[in-house]
Amino acid sequence: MPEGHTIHRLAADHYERFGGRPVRASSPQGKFSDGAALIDARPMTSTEAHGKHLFLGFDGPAWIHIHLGLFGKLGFGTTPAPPSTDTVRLRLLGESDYADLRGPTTCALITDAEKQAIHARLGPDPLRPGDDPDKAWHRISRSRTTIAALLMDQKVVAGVGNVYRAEVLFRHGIDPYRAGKDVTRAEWDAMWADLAALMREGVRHNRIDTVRPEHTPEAMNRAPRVDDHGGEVYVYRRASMPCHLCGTEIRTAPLAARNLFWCPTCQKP
DNA sequence: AGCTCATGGCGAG
DNA sequence: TCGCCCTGAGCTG
Repeated sequence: MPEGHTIHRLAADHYERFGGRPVRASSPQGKFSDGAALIDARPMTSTEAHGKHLFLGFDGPAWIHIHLGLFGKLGFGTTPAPPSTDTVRLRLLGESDYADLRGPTTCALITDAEKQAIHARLGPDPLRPGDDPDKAWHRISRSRTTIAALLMDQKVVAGVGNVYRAEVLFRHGIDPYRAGKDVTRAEWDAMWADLAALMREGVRHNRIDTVRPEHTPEAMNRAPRVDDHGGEVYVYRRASMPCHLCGTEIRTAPLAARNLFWCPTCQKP
């Protein structure tokens, strides 16, 4: 269950395990048999992430385009690989490592032109060096849509998901229902810089931690978070629990089919 | 065994 | 805005 940091990490992990060498490809589940057959035994030449999209590049040239969606998972292991189960969409096998892909929204073989078209419809990604926050600002600053919805729109910003959107809005004291056009330039610049820093830490540790050092469980003498997403956060999935800063109960409400979390005191309209 | 929920996104209406 | 697609864990009986 990934946000952009997971995908950038996966791009690096794939290159580390398979890069520059021939890879065996198969689709035990069968839904990607044709694509796997075309890639099989070719060298992996590069890997790349843009937002939540993963691209594995092969000699040919050709790309495997992967989007994990809400349920997709990639798992690595060392050879010998165990017999694959019937939910494995794609298995990559190298000399010493294998990778199993399950449950993705997308796993398809695409051309370089098709890859370019995907980049073109995605917004700037805080984790891609050189990506331009002004492109996002152009959309945000003229939109009546809430900032919470805009942050989830991959055409506006690529890679932010439900956890980072809730947490970055909290860290900047911004009410999630504020219209994009009412966000100031300074606020957006600060949020972009913060997202880049938080997501880089996310890549490094392979989990989402957003709590500042002075607010950690150790610093504040409270119990550490125990939750299946793993990280220390201010508001995500903390509905009805006290805000770490002011004690107000964290609120939750559906927004664009996802659960939004915020502190009504720290995030004033 | 069946339900609900989860860090997403698409197309129909 | 809704329904649908993908999987698995953690409940409930």
